[in-house]
Amino acid sequence: MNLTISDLNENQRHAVEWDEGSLLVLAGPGSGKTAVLTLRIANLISNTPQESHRILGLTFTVKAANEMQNRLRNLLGEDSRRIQLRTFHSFCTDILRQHGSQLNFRPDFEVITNDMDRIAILKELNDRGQAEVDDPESSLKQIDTMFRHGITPPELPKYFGGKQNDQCRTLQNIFTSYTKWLAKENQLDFGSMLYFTRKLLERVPRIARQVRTVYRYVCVDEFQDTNLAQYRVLRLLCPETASNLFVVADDHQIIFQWNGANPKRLKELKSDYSPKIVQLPENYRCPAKVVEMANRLIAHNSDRIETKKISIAQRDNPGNVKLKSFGDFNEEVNGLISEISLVPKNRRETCLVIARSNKLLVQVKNDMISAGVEAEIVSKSQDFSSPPIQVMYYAMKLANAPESRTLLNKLCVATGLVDGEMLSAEDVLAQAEVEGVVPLRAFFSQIAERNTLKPIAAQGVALLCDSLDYMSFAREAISVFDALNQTGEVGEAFPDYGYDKGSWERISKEIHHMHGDNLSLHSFLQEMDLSPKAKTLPKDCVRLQTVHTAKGIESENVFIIGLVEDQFPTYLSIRNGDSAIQEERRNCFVAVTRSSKNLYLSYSRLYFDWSKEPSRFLGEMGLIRN
DNA sequence: GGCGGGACCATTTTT
DNA sequence: TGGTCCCGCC
Repeated sequence: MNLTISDLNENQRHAVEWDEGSLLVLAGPGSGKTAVLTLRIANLISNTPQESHRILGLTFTVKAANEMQNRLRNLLGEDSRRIQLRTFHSFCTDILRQHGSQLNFRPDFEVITNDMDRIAILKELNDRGQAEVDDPESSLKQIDTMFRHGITPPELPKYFGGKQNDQCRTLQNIFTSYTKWLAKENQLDFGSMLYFTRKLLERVPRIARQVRTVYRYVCVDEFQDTNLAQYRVLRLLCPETASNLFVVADDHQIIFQWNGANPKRLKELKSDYSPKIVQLPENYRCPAKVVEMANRLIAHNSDRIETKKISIAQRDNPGNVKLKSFGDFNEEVNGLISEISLVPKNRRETCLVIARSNKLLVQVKNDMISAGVEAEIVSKSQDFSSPPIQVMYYAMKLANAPESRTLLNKLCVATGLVDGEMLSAEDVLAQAEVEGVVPLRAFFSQIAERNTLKPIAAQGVALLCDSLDYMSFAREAISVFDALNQTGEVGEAFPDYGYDKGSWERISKEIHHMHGDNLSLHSFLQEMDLSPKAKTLPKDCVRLQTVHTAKGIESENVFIIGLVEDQFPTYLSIRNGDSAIQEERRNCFVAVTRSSKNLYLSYSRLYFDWSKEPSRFLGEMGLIRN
């Protein structure tokens, strides 16, 4: 949907032409909210010719930031330089790169994306006697809870019944030791980026003022997903009631409560800013029948904004809603497969199967593959998993953080997986010591003696160690691995190599698009670590997604399976009571509103030998009698 | 052969 | 919170 101002309806135009002060755009599904946000930014830029006026756009996903960036480049050309479109996390790394020295961070800090590495830190702290960590996994969860809710150690007793008991003291100590470790080692994880940014802006008001002077206007996409840590940072960017804060939100799509999102946040926003409110109830995506179902469903939630308008269908789109029931889950999957088989093969990418949990999708995938229907579970991973890309990437990371023992270990393990020969980090370190060089040089000299990886060694020394020309190094490494990967005529030596190479190339391109071509190695690595490495799907492939990953996308043929009590809503939400059920209801709302044409819903009586009742949501949507 | 009790399984994952 | 199966025991 690439709208221009003349295509907008009255409500949309009102939002786009918003000038100063705070505005809350309450937008339903399919209401063109991204287009509105994009055009509003474009409009501001055209109407404020002063170069110094800059705009900050904050999103949650890299994908959303990239999409908006591309649209704005098309609309504005050169002027789009005045806009910084960032995810919350990427914005925080910007701030910490520029001003983190106040907290003893250097700009070349390393981003930790892996929980295993974080657990290793906690174990290390325990071994050194710097913190008492009996159960690193659960301590990590507690640390993340504190990060998400922006809880600082002094605030912690409040959450332990007002008392500073032993448990509370232990956690305070673990949290403090952990964050101190990060600063000392020049490392950041996702949660600490927000934590340290807030700390910095609070502790050094001069920096906060400077950031506010640069960004006169702040826009936030999908505001309903903001957790308290993010909101606190936002408050520091826009402390005044009259700040130029432009926020787009849908309170019916809060489905990340477990990550700290909360219906309360919108109420907080209203009381902190008293924003003017513009509603976009028009739904240009779903057929009228689906809009009616979704409205009936969400009416059962009490946690809504009372004045929020219900969605109004705009498409004269008959669509088709179908509900099917089966004896057990196997039959349900077979029913789904025969339904999808009706869609011609070259239209299969219009098929989106949604379930509440991955477990159901796994069986769907297996059964579809057996039936000759191409299908893939759409999921993202944070790290590269194929050894060749790991060798390339860890070498780059080691060039950035030469003393990191963790990275050297990872590099050696990945190298061993590529050519089947062990490589010991101790040997590399010993050689580095003797020759008085950094471990990365010693590493390259060791692989120079191996048959398969020899060509990488020379390139590595010249392009990484000598000149930090990391993009050339990556290109050379990939061409070596390409040759290595073709073992037979069509054979692949490394199963995930193609996927990882694809994500690598796509993400590199996006990063250079967003940040320019002369990006320093550390900034590039930081952005790369912040980008999820999604698999690229083959053509004619049915997409299988959970409700959460399907948020924000739409599809012509949507199939929702497993609509029974204990699955959707989940067993735990039923046990946890009303507010959990309301979140499940929003999950269901999100699921059905993905459909732009046909919607197929199904349930069965038996799942893995457990008998289940049809979901209450089917009744609430008026599809069955309760 | 009939019984009581335990095991089974425990969601979602923007960065 | 469920239904069912299996084991051990009397």
